Amino acid sequence: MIEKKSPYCGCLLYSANALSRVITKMAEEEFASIGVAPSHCFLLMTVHNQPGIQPTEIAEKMMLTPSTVTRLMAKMEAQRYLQRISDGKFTLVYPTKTNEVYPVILESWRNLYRRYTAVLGEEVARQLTDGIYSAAIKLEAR
Amino acid sequence: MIEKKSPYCGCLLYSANALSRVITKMAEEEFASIGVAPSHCFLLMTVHNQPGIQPTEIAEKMMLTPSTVTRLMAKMEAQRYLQRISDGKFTLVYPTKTNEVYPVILESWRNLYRRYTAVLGEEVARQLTDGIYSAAIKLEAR
DNA sequence: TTATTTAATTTGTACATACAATTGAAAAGT
DNA sequence: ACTTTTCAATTGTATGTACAAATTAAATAA
Repeated sequence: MIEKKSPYCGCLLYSANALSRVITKMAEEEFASIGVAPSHCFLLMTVHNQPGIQPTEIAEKMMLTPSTVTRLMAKMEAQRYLQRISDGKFTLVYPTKTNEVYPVILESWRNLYRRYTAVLGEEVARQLTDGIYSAAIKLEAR
Repeated sequence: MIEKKSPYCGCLLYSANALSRVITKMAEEEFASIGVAPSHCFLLMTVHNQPGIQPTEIAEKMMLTPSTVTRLMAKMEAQRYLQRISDGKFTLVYPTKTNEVYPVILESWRNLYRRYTAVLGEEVARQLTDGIYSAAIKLEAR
């Protein structure tokens, strides 16, 4: 069977972007029941696991810029999922009603994992994820 | 040496998005000299290699939605890099001044490749790219 | 102690991307 | 021949993300 391949499939930029879009779409479907987008769920998990965490640290953990974290937080605060408390030049972030949603987020997250491992195979998925992550870390350090 | 790992690094969604952002940033730096963003460069290459191609096929090759392709084309048409010609319900896309930029695009693209293979190692990069691409294809087919 | 520098956070703005709805044209059914 | 269905492309709108600039507060230097 001949696979029709993209002319760009040898390019890491192209492939990484393609995978990112596909997996993000799957995640959106999975997290849709909660009514919270995947990135916001990562934020909620982060804050839930470390109440009082500061935006800079959230940004590091999520590998996003602080400004992006500010936008994500603003949205979740508007929906009463968390609260920001000013402390001098710092901001402390606390979860509010995450006890309700947290289990649902975990469940959706597990479902997502099951879905892609069902397609890719658990071991393959694990190794791929690992390879992707370590590449991201290495390339980020430039 | 202890690696500080993200709590989410076992998640394909998280890792794929992180890599996508990092490699996209590198690409933007590399393509900055041309003044054309990476996605637009893929578009120009696609049209250059297949003059008269239609948006739907471009979308397939680039793994993007047709609406996104319309936006990308509009921008490049405004900058006189290509031209759209209506043909019934179809649209035919032709390159205009790509002869000038095409070699520069190829050069930037090669530079990008060199940069990330220098960090990751050529063989590792190749296998990673391959794994990512085939995962994207499999997951897209759902 | 006051002035300067550094650092955390937020805001203004812009961009790539997608979905849903729309337009317009070809194809198929009657 | 006319109607209905399908399909390509585009437009309106929304979202996640980032950069540069602005703000505010802490830390350091004078």
